[in-house]
Amino acid sequence: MIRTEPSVADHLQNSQKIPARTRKADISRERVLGAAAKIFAERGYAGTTMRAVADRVGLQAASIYYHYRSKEDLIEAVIGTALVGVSQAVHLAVASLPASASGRDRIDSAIFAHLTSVLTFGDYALASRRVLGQIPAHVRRKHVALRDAYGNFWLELLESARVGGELRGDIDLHLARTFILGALNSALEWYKPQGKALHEIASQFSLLIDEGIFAQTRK
Amino acid sequence: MIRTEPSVADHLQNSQKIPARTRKADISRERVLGAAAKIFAERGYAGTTMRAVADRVGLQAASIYYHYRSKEDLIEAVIGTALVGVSQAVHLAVASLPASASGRDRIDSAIFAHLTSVLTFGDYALASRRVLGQIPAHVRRKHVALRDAYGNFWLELLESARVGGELRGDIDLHLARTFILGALNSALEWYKPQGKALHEIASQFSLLIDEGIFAQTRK
DNA sequence: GTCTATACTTTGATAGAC
DNA sequence: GTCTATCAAAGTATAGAC
Repeated sequence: MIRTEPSVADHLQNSQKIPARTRKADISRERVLGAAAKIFAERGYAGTTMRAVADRVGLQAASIYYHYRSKEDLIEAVIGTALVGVSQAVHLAVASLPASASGRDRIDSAIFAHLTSVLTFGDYALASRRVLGQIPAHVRRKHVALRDAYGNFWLELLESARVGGELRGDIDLHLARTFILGALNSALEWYKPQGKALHEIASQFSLLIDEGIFAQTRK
Repeated sequence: MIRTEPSVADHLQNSQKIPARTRKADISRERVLGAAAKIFAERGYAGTTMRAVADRVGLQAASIYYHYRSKEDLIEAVIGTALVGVSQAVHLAVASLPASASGRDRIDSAIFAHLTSVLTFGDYALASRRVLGQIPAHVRRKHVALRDAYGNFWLELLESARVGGELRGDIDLHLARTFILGALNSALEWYKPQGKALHEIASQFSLLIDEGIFAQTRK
C-alpha cells in the first residue's frame, strides 16, 4: 500500500459525486478528515481535540468549523468512510466472482477484500474500530447498524458454505464469524506497509482461517 | 462466570500480600478500581473523568485521590491488573501440564486459560485492550513491555510445536501468534455470561484455531 | 476516609474581522 | 476560507474541615 490517502480521497469523491476538479474547500476538508482519523485512532474520541486536529493541518481550531459543524460530525464522517468503504469493497469482490465459485472461493475472496480494504483505509478503519464505543449514543446508532449489516453478510457467506457441505459441521457460525473478523481486524494493530506484502499476509490468513495451524492430524 | 469481581479482588490481594481481613480502605480502593475499569473500557482514557468514577461508587471526585495519586495511577492499576493476571493464569496453566504433553495440548491449554482469564477480568482486560494506546507515553512503556513478553511466550509455544513437527510448515509463526491472540481477544467484545458456557466457547475456538473452518478438503 | 470549596487548565464552539 | 478573540462548561488536582 504505497498510496493510502488517495484511495480514501477517491472513495469520498465517488460517493459524493464531486466533480473531478477539486476545489480548495474540498482539499482542506479532506486533509482535516485524514488528520482527524489519525488522531481519533491514537487518542480516542474524548482525547481528540479540535486544536490537535487543526494543528496537524496547519489551521486554527476555529477554521475546522467551516468544514464540519461539530466534533460529532467529524467522527461521524471518519467512521462512515471506513465502514461504507470496507463493506462496499467486500460486497463487490464477492459479487464479481463467477456463479460457479465455491463457498471457499467466496470466503477467501471476502477475506482478501476485507483485509485489503481495512488496511487501505488505515487510520479511518482504526479510528472506527477504536472509538465506535466511545461516541455519543445518538451518533453511534447508525454506525452500529451498518456494522451489524456487514456482519450479517459474513454470516450468510458462512451459511451458504455450510449448506454446500464445505464447512465443518461442528462449529457455531456466529462464533466463527466473530472469530474471523476479530482475527482479520487485529491486523490493523500491527500491519506496517514496510513489512510483508499485503497479498502474502492475506493468503496466510486464508490458510489459518480455512485450515488452522496444525498439520493434518485430523481424527 | 458468575463471580467476576471477586476473582479480581483475589488477584489483587494475592499479588499485594494484604491480610485476609480487608479493611475499609481496601474495600473502597477496590471498588474505585472496578468502577474505573468499566468506565475506561467504555469511554477511553480521556473520556473517563474522576467525577464519573466517583459517582459510580457513591463518592466525591476528590475522595478518589485518597486512594490513587492521579488518573494516571488509576489507569496503571487497571491495566496492570489485567496484564499480570492473564499472563500468570496462562503461564500457570501450561506449566502444570505433564512433561509428556504434546505441543497441541500445550497450545489448547493456553487457549483455554487465555480465554477464561481474559473474560474473568472482563472490564479490566477490556480497558487494557482499548486504552493502552491512549495513555501518556511514560505510563504506557512498562505495560507495552509486559504485553510483549506475554506475546513472546506464545511465540515460544508455537515454535516448540513446530520443532515437534506438529504445526503446518507453511505458516509464519509471528503472524499466527497475532492471528490467535486477535481472535481470542475479540471475544471480549461480545461475550456475555448469559450466553454459551465458557468451556464451550473455548473448545470451539480451539477447534477453529487448530483445524480451521473447512471440512477435510486438505490437498 | 470522605467531604466542601476552589485554583487553575483545557475544551468545544461562536462572533466578527479580513 | 481562515484568522483572532473570547466564552461557558468541564476537567484534574489541592487544601483543609470534619
